[in-house]
Amino acid sequence: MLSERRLEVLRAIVQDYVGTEEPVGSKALTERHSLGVSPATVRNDMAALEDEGYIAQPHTSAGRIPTDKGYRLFVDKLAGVKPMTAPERRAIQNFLDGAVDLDDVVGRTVRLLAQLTRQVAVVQYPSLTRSTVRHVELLSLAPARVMLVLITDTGRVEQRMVDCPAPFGETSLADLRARLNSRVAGRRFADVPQLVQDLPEAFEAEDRGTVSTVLSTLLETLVEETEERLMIGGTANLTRFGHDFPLTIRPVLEALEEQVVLLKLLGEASDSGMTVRIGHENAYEGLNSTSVVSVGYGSGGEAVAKLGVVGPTRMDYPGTMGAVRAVARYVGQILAES
Amino acid sequence: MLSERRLEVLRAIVQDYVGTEEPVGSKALTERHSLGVSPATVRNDMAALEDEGYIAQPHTSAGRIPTDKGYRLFVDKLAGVKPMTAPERRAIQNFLDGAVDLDDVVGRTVRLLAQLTRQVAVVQYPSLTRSTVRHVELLSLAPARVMLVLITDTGRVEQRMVDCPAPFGETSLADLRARLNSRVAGRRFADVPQLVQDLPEAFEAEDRGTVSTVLSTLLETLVEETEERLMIGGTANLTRFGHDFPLTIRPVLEALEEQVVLLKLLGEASDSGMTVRIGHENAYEGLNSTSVVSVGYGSGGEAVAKLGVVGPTRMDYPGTMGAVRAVARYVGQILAES
DNA sequence: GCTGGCACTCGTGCGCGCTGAGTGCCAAGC
DNA sequence: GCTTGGCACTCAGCGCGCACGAGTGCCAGC
Repeated sequence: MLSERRLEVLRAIVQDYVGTEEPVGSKALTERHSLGVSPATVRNDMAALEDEGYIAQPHTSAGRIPTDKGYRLFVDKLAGVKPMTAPERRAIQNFLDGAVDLDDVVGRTVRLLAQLTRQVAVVQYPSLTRSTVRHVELLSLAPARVMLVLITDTGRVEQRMVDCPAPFGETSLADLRARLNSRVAGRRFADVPQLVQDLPEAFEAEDRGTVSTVLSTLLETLVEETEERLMIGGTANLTRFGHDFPLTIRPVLEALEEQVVLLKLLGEASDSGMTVRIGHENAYEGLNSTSVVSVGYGSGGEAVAKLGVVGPTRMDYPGTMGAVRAVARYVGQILAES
Repeated sequence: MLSERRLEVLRAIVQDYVGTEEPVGSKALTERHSLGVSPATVRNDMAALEDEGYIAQPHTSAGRIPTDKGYRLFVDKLAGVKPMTAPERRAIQNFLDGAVDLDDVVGRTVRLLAQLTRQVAVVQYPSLTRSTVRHVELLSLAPARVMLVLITDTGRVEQRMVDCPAPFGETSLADLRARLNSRVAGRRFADVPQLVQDLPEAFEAEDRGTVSTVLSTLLETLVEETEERLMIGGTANLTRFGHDFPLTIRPVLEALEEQVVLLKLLGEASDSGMTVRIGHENAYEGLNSTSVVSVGYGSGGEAVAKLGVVGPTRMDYPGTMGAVRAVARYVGQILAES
């Protein structure tokens, strides 16, 4: 186990390195933090920390920088979450309050998060899986063509075209619309398949084919759209990275374009609390020199989707975590209201 | 007026510079192109081209690089549009054919364009302004709450909540729905305001307030959504720029995040033909070292939106223009079919 | 166990000279 | 009059050597 002072040294190293972006040496450390010991002592502690793998030297005779393991310890034991100040909280609320629809909420959230953390922000659209159906609408566009519109309680709207095997009259359509809504309105997505299972039986033989087609399109929509969308922003902040950056920034931009990668990334994070993935803890190789801070958010108490930021491992963890948590909280509120 | 050969020299300079990314000198030019004259002659021509402002030297005793004006001349007079090969055309069609809805079409288009040109792709969603109404749907969510869903011929769906001044019965709602659709279905957006103007008069006094509210929300949607959305992709290609790049890439990423800037950019371009904006011709400062190649696309013969790519001024104009044109053509087809 | 001292390492910055691609100009040739 | 070969000149880039200094590990003494 590391002594109290060594932990303190680690904390000081992380803080200084995050601030200066330069390897930090023993002398500089004692000057900037009142550790109460001499540089020589700090050197010994540093040697110990290095043996344990918490810090490393880029080359002999340079200062130390934290390793992923070092950041891990820092985040777990040494750093709290820095709460937002009152004016910051007000600003967040003001900024989010003007949103008119779901797209707007997500868009504003991304911009806000990117601005607050000065990093790349990722916001997942509220998931359909955990949502409930508000309404299903069927529109006849042509005798054998129906448009299916699904409206969720999170304000999301999905539409699909259905080509019917046989012409489908307006009355049958109205009938189906009414029956469908009475069964699924207010219900969770997961429950829908069961609830509509026997619906074709209530119809005339000639209409059953069409009803089945419509229903299977509906179920498809539910499944397909579980494959969720997300929005990213603040990519310009990547330029603040190192000065080495073609190599650093490239794979990150590539990862950000692959929604699949990002969704997987968010998916792996814990559903409830805040998750911090540091450097190599990220499964995707391109993100091995970045950290991802994410948290679930949702209307009501329950998380329906996640949001977070992607930044260099050398980031201000307490501040970033504070911002992420605060934004998630307010977005949840906004969604609950609408 | 420049002599034939000088134009040829300019063309050679542009081609070589685009290929090598290095200033091109007189000797190298004569070696790589059979101009039929000696380096000394080329030097004289280069001096003339420089006097006219078509090329410049980064520093004394270096080769020449084209200026914005040089690229302009190249694009206008010297370069054609390089048509796609048959396999490329097939690949484009295959790639776009699998799309299931509008989002998917736009998403695929962006990825395709980014891949083909190896640059940043920008695709505007088909505009509502020039579209026609396919259907308007009204759903009663609560006694005094109506959801308005607007479906366009381009497959776009917009929804708005309407808080009614008074409770609104199902029969009135059905009535309004029917009247509304019979008037506006198939009509152009621009014509809608006139067409619904006198609609409240057809209703009982108690419902008129609500009808007016619904109608004004509809009109708002038409106007608001003229403010269009777009999708971008291929930002990772920015890393292929120069080696100087923090300075180059930063403002470009910032510009790409500002949808307003991009929309303005596309908006300035010609509605019909292909537009190429080179370097400083772009009004937005951050894009002064990039060129934008854009073109309108649409279902039917008519352009309803634009798409294009953003890349370094030093780009392969004929190839890029060919790819942009081909993609626009196929997207138009896809939209027309759906 | 902490501290000051000391020798050592090594990345960084600076100055220097060389090299070579490229230029402008000029006088001669077609 | 345009084209050409020749020639002197320029200058970015590269490699080299050197001094500087921040930082380290180790050790003897408190």
